[in-house]
Amino acid sequence: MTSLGGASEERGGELATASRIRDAAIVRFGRDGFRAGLRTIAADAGVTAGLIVHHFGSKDGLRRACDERVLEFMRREKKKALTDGTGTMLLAQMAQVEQFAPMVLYLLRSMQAGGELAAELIGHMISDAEAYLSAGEAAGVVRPSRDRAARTRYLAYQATGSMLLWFTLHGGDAEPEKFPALFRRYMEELTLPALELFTEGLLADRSMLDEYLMYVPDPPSASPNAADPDGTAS
Amino acid sequence: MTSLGGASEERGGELATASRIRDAAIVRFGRDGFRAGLRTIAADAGVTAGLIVHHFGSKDGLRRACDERVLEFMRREKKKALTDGTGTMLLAQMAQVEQFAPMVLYLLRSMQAGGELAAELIGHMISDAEAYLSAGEAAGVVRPSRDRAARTRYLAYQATGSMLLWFTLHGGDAEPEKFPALFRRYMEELTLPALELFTEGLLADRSMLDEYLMYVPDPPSASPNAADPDGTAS
DNA sequence: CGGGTGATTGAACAAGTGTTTAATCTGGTG
DNA sequence: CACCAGATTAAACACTTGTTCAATCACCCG
Repeated sequence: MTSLGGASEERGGELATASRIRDAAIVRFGRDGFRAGLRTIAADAGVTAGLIVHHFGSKDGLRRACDERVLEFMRREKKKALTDGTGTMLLAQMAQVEQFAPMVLYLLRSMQAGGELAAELIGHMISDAEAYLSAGEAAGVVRPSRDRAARTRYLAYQATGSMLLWFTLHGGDAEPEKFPALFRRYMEELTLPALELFTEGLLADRSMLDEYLMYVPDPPSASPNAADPDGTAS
Repeated sequence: MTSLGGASEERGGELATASRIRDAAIVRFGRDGFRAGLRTIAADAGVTAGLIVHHFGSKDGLRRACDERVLEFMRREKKKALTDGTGTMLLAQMAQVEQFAPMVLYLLRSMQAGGELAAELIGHMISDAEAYLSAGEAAGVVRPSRDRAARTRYLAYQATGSMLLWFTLHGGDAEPEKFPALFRRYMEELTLPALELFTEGLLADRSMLDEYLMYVPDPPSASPNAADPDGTAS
């Protein structure tokens, strides 16, 4: 089994049991979703169900540990590849490395299920896009928007959501070996239409936009709000 | 409880039991997801769990019946509003009608879970977009693409996926009363950035697109394939 | 009215779930 | 060595799940 461990968690060449359980859980949750049973995970890790709750308190505790691990991993990996690309690109790169594929799969399952990790992740995506778009705007390669925050959220939701849906439909089996290839294919299918849309747009004239701007003339209204993942209160 | 029944399924003013069960299941599945138990649905419909399997054979049979019902409903409703708008717009309209909101919620749950209905639905979305884009192209309001099929799929996945993700994060509670308002807010947040992107694009110059076209010079390659929901074999 | 057919129920079943508990094993410390 | 704390296990527990079964109920046809 691939070791998802970073450092300071192994002892004498073999991982500490708790970490081994957690990593097995990430793999199994990624493959089967969160309805996977404790006994299955225990068998994967070569232990008993009781031991899992001994170490993590409950199944939810185990899930929290997985969340934290994946999140920490995301942060670490983001620093390494901060220079290039949006969040989707980052995920795509990571999914190529076979060792990291389980993490990405786990992330997809989390967004499929909703919850805190998902909210935090979309928050990351949005702030990544924010930085990326701002830099591009300053450099003159990205056109300014009438409502920058809204556009940022829009783009982040589009990119993340379409990826999630695509994998929900095409990767339902979710064998982790095929996963890197799937991800590559998704990116290949995506690139041309995305680039086309981003450079040339879709509509031939401005009438629709102008009509809307006439009808609703308050784009960048209120809104600095930090409670929600994307700054939009309910 | 609101009656989701069309016609020819009621008898003497009250719905036939099987239909009542099915409709209750649609509401409950939409609210709680497919992990909802048979007994809960039975209680909602005022019957016993055993009766459900007596009528539908199994829980999966019940789900199939719900799928079929929602699909038939979609087809019927699509004919009525064929003139205007893409698939997302259609869903938005339907979600406004309180009577139809449970159906839309059920659809979202289906796409969240994957499976046949989800595949068929994204197929609808794609063929809708195909018709809509072709008409627009012929009328000169939509720019042509280097790979029309790919762009169609791309746009359908973007629209559907971002909607799905948005509701997964913001509508996790999923109280069906608040649902129409949620949907309206989603559309409001979406409209300006979408129109902007569609008419003006995102990038200021063509360099990225041209570089890509230089690097990969075979856009509309093979591909008529009907096995997959979106014409892309695995 | 008699009888049969389908609707409907309540209870039981078997399998699965997360969790608890008591016992055992193991390793380090006094 | 004695001893204790933590790791680990196997079994049991309480609960939910989908499904089955036998019995009852209601109604229509002859």
